[in-house]
Amino acid sequence: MDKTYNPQNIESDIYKKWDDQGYFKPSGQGQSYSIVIPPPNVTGSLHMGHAFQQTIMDALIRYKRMDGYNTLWQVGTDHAGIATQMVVERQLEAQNLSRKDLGRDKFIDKIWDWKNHSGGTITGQMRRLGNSVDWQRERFTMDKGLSDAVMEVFVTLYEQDLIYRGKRLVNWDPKFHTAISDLEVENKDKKGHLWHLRYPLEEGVTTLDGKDYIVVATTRPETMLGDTGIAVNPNDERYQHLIGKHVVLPLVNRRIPILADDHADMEKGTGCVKITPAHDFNDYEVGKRHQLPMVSVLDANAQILATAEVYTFTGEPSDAYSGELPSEYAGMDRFVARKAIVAQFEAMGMLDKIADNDMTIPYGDRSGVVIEPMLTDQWYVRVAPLAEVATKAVEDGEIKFVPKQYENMYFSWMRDIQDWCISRQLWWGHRIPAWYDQSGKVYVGRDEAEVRQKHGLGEDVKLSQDDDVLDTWFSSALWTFSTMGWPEQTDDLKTFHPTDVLVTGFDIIFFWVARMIMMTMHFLKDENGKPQVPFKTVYVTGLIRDENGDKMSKSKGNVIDPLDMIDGIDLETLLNKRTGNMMQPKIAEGIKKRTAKEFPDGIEPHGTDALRFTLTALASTGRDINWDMKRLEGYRNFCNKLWNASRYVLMNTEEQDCGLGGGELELSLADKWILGQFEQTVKAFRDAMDNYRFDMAAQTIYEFTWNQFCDWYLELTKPVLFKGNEAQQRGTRHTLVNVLESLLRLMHPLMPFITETIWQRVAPLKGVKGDSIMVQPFPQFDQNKVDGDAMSDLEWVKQFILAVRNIRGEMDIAPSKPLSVLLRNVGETDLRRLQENKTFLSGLAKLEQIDVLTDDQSAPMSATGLVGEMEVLIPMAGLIDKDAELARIQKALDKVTGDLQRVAGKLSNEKFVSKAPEAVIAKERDKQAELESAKAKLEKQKADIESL
RNA sequence: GGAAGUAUAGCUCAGUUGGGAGAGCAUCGCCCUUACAAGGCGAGGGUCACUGGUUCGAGCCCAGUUACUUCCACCA
Repeated sequence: MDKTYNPQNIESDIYKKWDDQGYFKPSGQGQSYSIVIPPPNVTGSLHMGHAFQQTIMDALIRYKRMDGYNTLWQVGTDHAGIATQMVVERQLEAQNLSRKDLGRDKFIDKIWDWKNHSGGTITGQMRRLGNSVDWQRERFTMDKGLSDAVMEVFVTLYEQDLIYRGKRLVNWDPKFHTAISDLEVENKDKKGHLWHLRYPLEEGVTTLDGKDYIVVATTRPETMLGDTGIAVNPNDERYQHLIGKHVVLPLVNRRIPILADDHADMEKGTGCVKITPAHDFNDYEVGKRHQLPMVSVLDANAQILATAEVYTFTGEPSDAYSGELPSEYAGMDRFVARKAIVAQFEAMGMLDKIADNDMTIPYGDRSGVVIEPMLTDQWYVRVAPLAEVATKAVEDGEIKFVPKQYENMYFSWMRDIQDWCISRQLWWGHRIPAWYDQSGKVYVGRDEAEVRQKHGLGEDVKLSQDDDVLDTWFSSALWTFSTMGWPEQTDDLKTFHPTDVLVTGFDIIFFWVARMIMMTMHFLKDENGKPQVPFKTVYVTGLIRDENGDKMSKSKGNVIDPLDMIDGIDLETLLNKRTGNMMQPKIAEGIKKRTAKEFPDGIEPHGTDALRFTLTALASTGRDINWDMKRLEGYRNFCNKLWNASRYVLMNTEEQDCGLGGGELELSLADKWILGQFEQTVKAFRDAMDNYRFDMAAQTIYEFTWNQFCDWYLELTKPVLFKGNEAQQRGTRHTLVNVLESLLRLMHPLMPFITETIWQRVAPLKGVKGDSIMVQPFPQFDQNKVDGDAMSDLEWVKQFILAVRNIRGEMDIAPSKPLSVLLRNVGETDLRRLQENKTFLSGLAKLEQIDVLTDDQSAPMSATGLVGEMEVLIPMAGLIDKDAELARIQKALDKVTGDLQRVAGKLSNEKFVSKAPEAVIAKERDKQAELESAKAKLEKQKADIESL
């Protein structure tokens, strides 16, 4: 083995071997355990968040697989409608082409090309992370099977009247020319203005103060072209007499009513609100209440129409108004029109005033442009009935969220859930299975033939399919069961559904988790006809942020590619990667600066195992993670530590008698101790994993490996291996191999590559046959292997050694300098432990002589340490400075005195003694006795030295 | 406006029925001791955000305050 851990050398071939051997497939044996991966965007690449979640999933799956479960980790990718279409459109743009130039079919072909070309990126990354997913079951949301499932669900919901089509006000994205759901809208706080506009009253009507106009306040003057009413509060005395009267809408000369509605707030603006049902969600509701016509004045680009479209309040075309608009605004962008219209009002002397206004503006989360409420025909899922069942499942504990507080978030959203707009005016996605005849009548079916047959439509009836596609999340909502072959009743569904745990980020609880629960429970039933949940537990991870706690994003240039953590990257390549496609050179410059400052020498390779271990160790519940390179380095060092510890074990065991041949085995105290320690580690690790406390699982392993196994046990084996007799050596070699082999199995779920590599060499020494660690049994806790006496005896040995080391350290005595020690106040147990462990003591504390003082023997002037009641004396002559030792004693004395004061204070408090539990009081008494004894000894030592 | 989360060592964070304030990194001292300098040994460092309450006892429970973060809603 190399002297230094070198991850590149070991990771490359291992994954392929595992996959080739079929170890990732379900074993077909044992209780089933399944996880579906949240499907990443097929054309995307993995970021740290993916690596984080997938590491957790893989750790769980490997743990359960080794523990005898029939495990399935279902893998696949998502077609990610908008995101993917956007990328390909941008490529076309570079060639001065638009998707319309290509036409629908050709454009979709192009996307498939791109998918086939770039689709391997993400799966390649997943392989590098060591994910033990079953690649043979890999699915894509637009596969035939999954598309059939989508179709089936759509048609069924339509037949159940849970899907409907209607002209509603939707969030329109003027850049992508599509409707988006409420969830895809991102609200941002902006400074804006409130324009006060004068609307003339109809003839013969005046305000209370005699004006022939009223003033409305609006943040969106350009939509006034679509006003169909003015609302005032029914209790507003200023305007009572105007209710039922009309104003004449400036610029378009439309006569529109003044009406009473609670929506109008007397405190806000002027108390008069213009109502534009076709371009504002509140106004839409007001319009419906008062049956106002809706006048749509914007086109798909959010530019002013030449002629407005007029609808009744139910969305039917209407001739209530002419639709005629001032020609000068036609084709004008909404924001340009805003200025123009304000200017026009001003010119007419009808602009009352402009006030500053803090407001929240809706943006498309993908496009980044301001969303426009628009009247369009869209498809909706009526979610209320589905939500009811889905809410109950969480209330009843059928589905548990970890951490639990996310259940509140889920409930609050589900409680007033809005119908889900599922149609998108995109080309990339599942086309809506609806056809229209020439009169516009809609028919829904699995395909055109079915529609014709079902509705008796002959060949003479021309049908055209709906142009729209479904929201990406519609197909992802079916993921747990569509990937397992539904609507067929497959064995996989029987075996692996419901899945056990879903590992995902809180940001998609509404987008995905909630909708999965709704859809799955509606379509899947268990053998008793009871709705089946998609998963029993939702483990919600935090977000991985950059070192400053900022969200990682391409535009900020702080994204970290997990592969760069694994393989390393030089600065120049990293800079190019982060700024490669930047449009704005200014931003790129800033990113370059920050990146160069953060990684002046690029990034060193750390290996997959170090990355995985870091992510695991950081996975404490309900908290975002600020990425810290230092942590990664630390855990890379941990890998190196394990590597070198293993080298030590192999050096001392390979080609030597480890007891396989059956010779006599004598276990040392250290052997017994480490075996017991290991058992306790197994218990702690399993508990942590079973409770999704991955941070604690990692911590447990780290602590055992470094602080127990390496720092103590390996050192304790040296005296035996170098000086022990044959049976002792055999016993220790046996234990070394035994513990290391078991430890590797324990660590494997977190660090698959390094453990496999080392295991291949260690397993034969233990007589274990098997091709791979990943299909070996997972360690089980066995209380019988914990030897209580050995644990306390070795604790004494450690205390002894620490006492000597402390004096060495504080007195700057070189570790290489052999020392003689005297022991005073040696009890019976001390004496036994001393006799049994002299080699350990002299070996680890580097002692050349240990003598026990009898009561009548006096000691030379010494530095002293305490091991319980026993005193360890190191004669000072020629070694130790008097003042230094006095200072050291004083420090110890101060600490003991302080502790003692606290304990004594407690015990002298009558209330404590009378009210605290017996056990607590006893513990304090013991502590007091110990401290008093220690204090007395320290004081005597101090006096002795002072008297010198 | 409603709700949730967070606040502990210089930094990043653990601390699960209330009874010893901890880890890693960083810092300081000594050491190339035959697994490991990506190391070993030793040491220093905290008014647990603030105020009050419950309790014999509070980092932990309760009430309030402040700061930061997030989600939802509203915004003429």
